[in-house]
Amino acid sequence: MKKEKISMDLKNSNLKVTPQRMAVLEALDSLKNHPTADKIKEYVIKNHPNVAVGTIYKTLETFFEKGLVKKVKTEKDVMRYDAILKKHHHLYCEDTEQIEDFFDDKLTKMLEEYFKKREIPNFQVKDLKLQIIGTFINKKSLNK
Amino acid sequence: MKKEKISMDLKNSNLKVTPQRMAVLEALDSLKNHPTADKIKEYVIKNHPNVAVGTIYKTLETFFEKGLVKKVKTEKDVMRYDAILKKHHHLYCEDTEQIEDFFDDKLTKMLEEYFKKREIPNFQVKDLKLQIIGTFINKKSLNK
DNA sequence: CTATTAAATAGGAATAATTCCTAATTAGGA
DNA sequence: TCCTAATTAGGAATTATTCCTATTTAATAG
Ligand SMILES: [Mn+2]
Ligand SMILES: [Mn+2]
Ligand SMILES: [Zn+2]
Ligand SMILES: [Zn+2]
Repeated sequence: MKKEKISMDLKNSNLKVTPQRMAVLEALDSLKNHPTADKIKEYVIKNHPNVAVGTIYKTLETFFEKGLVKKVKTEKDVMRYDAILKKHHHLYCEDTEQIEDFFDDKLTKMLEEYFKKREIPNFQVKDLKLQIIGTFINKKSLNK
Repeated sequence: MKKEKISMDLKNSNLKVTPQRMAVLEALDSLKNHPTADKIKEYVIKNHPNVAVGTIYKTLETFFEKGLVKKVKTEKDVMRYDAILKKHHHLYCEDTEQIEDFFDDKLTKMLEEYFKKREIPNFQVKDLKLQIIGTFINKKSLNK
């Protein structure tokens, strides 16, 4: 069962296991597409109607510090979170808010190799993420 | 003189040439490091003390629509702008807010080639930007 | 030049996202 | 079971941004 794993994640990060934190982790686990705090709040409140909004924000920030979630860089005034810790890149839709995961080990490796050789003066590279910007072509909307 | 070029930029975009717009373009031109709207406001107000804040935001959004500025993706709740239209990537400092430009045509070309071959189902790639995440090593702070 | 008018702006209120504050609760160890 | 530091609820406050509308203005035509 999943709850065991979740509470392990918390213990491993030296965080007390609380219902609020479990609820946020559950939300992160089931919400796809890089949810906002607001989406996470909605999900959490379905099962735990009296979790405070501030708690959700604080929890997300705590998780971020511990590396249990990542923040997804966007050009919008609203934060989005990513529970997928495996290295990956992102497809950004120019027309909608949609952000999709893009896994490509070959690409990741290519980039890493490139920066192994190519030193950047005064900068130590720790991570490389590609923003793949464009538009989704959902077959249906192709009939203009 | 520079003003000529700036007002040309505006005319070419079918935008009326106003002092406010000139001022924002001047600010963008001289502020480095991907300024926030707030930094731009400060700069503008030095020379034109009664430009309204809303005007600056609206102007920036207009410029964005016309492609005169770009928005820089960050994981902060504050927008940052980029007046450099030439294709480039960004160095993000993990510890500070610093974002530096990274020009590397070889890298850019490598990425473009890669995605020329590698089709992504249901997605049309229009732009590729690399987030190079790490820390700046300013020689001075190396003496711990 | 002057008149016309659609577009742009000032100034301030409103909204949205996030953070802060503090008294009450609670998880986890002794 | 008790203790205590950590966490939370609830709401106020803050920050960044957007919206509103009366007034001003840039551009164009006469
Ligand atoms: Mn905000
Ligand atoms: Mn905001
Ligand atoms: Zn992702
Ligand atoms: Zn840049």
